[in-house]
Amino acid sequence: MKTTEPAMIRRGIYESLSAVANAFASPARLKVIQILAQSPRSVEELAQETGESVANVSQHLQKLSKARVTSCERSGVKRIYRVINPKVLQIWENFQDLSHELDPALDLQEGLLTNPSLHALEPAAEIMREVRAGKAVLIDAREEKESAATPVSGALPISLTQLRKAKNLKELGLTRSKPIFVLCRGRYCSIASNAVLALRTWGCDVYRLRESPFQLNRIASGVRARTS
Amino acid sequence: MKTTEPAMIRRGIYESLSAVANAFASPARLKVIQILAQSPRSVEELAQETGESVANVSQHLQKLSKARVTSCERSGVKRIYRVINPKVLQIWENFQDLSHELDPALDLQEGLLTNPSLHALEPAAEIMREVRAGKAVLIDAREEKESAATPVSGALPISLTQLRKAKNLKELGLTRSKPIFVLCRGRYCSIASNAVLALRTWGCDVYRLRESPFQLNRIASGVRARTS
DNA sequence: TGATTATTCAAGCAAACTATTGAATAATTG
DNA sequence: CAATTATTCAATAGTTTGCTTGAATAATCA
Repeated sequence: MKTTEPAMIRRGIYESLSAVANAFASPARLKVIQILAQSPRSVEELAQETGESVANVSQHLQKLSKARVTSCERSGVKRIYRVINPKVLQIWENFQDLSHELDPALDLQEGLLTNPSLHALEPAAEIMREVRAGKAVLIDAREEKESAATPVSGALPISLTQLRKAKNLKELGLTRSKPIFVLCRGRYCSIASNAVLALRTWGCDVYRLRESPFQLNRIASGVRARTS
Repeated sequence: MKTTEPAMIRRGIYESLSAVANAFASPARLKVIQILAQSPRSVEELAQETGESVANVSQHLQKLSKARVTSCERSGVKRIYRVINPKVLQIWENFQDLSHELDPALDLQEGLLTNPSLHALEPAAEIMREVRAGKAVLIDAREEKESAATPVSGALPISLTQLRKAKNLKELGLTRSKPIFVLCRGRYCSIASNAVLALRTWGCDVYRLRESPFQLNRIASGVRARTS
């Protein structure tokens, strides 16, 4: 059994491949990936947001980093983890898609979180086109750290916190004259839904998008390419 | 802690998502998926081709089927497993791509199996266009069962076995007048490389493709769409 | 019906994974 | 330098996997 035998080489290949898949095969790690897809974080921040212990998150991060799914850089006492490779985000989206197709229960669970009646009916590409043409307004309701780290082209960064603090629309630089769309982290995030509810109390014509910032940018660049 | 609490719902979602990822997180299961991507098989055939025991393969298949990645149908005493959902194949390809980007060692291992000097230099889309225009010939060198189950548009099904049995080119309906390209299961398969070597002994101008049948069909349909 | 074939089931064991705990490390601050 | 902060490390317990073995099942055929 030499290492140069085809069967042996193939064994090694399939082991490497499954090692990468393994990085995605834990709820805790997926939560971490989803958060890092928005903006880099320290271990402690990730622990807080995922609800896992610091040591546990640290261990998962080491697994992710070993698979090169995340990278890490020092910043004083802290270590900032991030997802560098866009293909990782792509796979993460693909996975969500596939999972929803394979397991119908996921759609129901998603519905419980985000209130589908608030979803925009037009396809995201159409909305991005309208936004680009100035016929609609797109709001990024994530916290500033995230909207700054992974901005969506054409979106105004107005966090849910800001929306709730504001006394009126004018204060936020918004008007009732155009339809408004709101984005957040993606399909399992309820920030945009809450933002829609907040804006509707002011009589806005407003809906949420389910697409993630990553997806929206891809869609937007497609729109741009087609238009140019 | 009610099930209706957002945190609880989210927990359930991430568990379902990781369960799907888990289906891909084992070398044995990936081998099975790769084979089923070519054509349906019985448990015994899969065991033989993967080099795993029948009971072991059966157990992996049950895991895959539980995740709805594979489906199963009776045929006499046998049970025929298959991959029905094209998204599964898409993810499998994406995974290979990502893994190669994350782990450079994979490229080297792939090279050991397939002899990169035999690879076609033009992009597959260009080759598919030439084939479609009748300026080049594309051969599917997989065994008949596979080329019949997942045919590649425009490809002639001439298995490596047939190629090796033949006494001359004419017998196979081939000529030296056009460049020849050979496809097989994909990047970790050496059938096409062996076919290239066989055809070169007859003086053919022949190269292999690394893309899988699934990828090639996607590329071909893109080519067709653009041309029409 | 009984024998054959293909597959699953059930039990068992070693290895790997997850999350916990408390100690160790390493950069920063007073 | 000592204290603080952020993270990792090491040891551990409880689960879950992966694979093996041998028996059980279920469809087919003589």
